[in-house]
Amino acid sequence: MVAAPESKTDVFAAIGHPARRRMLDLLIVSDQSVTAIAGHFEMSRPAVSQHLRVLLDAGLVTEQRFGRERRYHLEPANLTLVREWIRTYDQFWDHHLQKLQKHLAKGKKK
Amino acid sequence: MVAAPESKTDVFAAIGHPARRRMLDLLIVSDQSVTAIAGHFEMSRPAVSQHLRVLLDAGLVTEQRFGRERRYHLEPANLTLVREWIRTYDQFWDHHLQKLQKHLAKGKKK
DNA sequence: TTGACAGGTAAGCGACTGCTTACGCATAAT
DNA sequence: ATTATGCGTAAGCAGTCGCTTACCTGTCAA
Repeated sequence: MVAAPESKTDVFAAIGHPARRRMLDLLIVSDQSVTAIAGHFEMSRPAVSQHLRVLLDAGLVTEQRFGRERRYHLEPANLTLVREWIRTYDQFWDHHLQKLQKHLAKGKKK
Repeated sequence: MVAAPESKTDVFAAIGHPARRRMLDLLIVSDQSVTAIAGHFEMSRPAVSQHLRVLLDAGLVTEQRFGRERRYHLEPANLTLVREWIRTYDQFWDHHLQKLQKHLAKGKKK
């Protein structure tokens, strides 16, 4: 598998903070500079920087320098880990529904 | 806003801890008592209890009493929040792939 | 050059996490 | 009625998180 070497931080932990999720959401629309991102939040710009660092360490974003700006870019590939983990539960859910259905089909018993 | 009333804790934060994810994974197989779950971990049983509490507050598990036991049961419905959040990124990913494909198609002479 | 702007990093601090041990309270077994 | 078992809760504590302010470097503009 693709054991991403850039994942110094747990992806699950990275998306555990609502502010970081919102940052990712912002980056869906377009790449954005730090100050642009910070414009959407109440917290200070350094705080935003620190959150972006976490996302960077988790491999969820990349940064690219443009002059004195740094554009942050969404890198959703590493979300695959989460996707796959969730998928396990889809199967459980389906299985559960199947059992329920069988149970209902059978049952007039009480 | 739309949040289920049993969600006192952020589901994303709840699955942010690896131990809690492993607990959910265990519960896929079957409902289990606290001591049974604790058997799979190095930490103390109260620590496990506390993790289970977080999962309970997030609505990811339910508990059912059997005599002096408490069986914890997986409740994957609340994972839907995560699933849906992730799905947004699937679309972004698809879009990204489409662009990549076009790009590759152009350079296909070789 | 001087200044303004973009943004990372350090230091400090209160709040929260995650763990432990000690305890309490049911329920089951004897 | 004791004793043992299952498990939650309280208290305490070290470590981490999330935020702030202060500072620093690097780039653009005049």
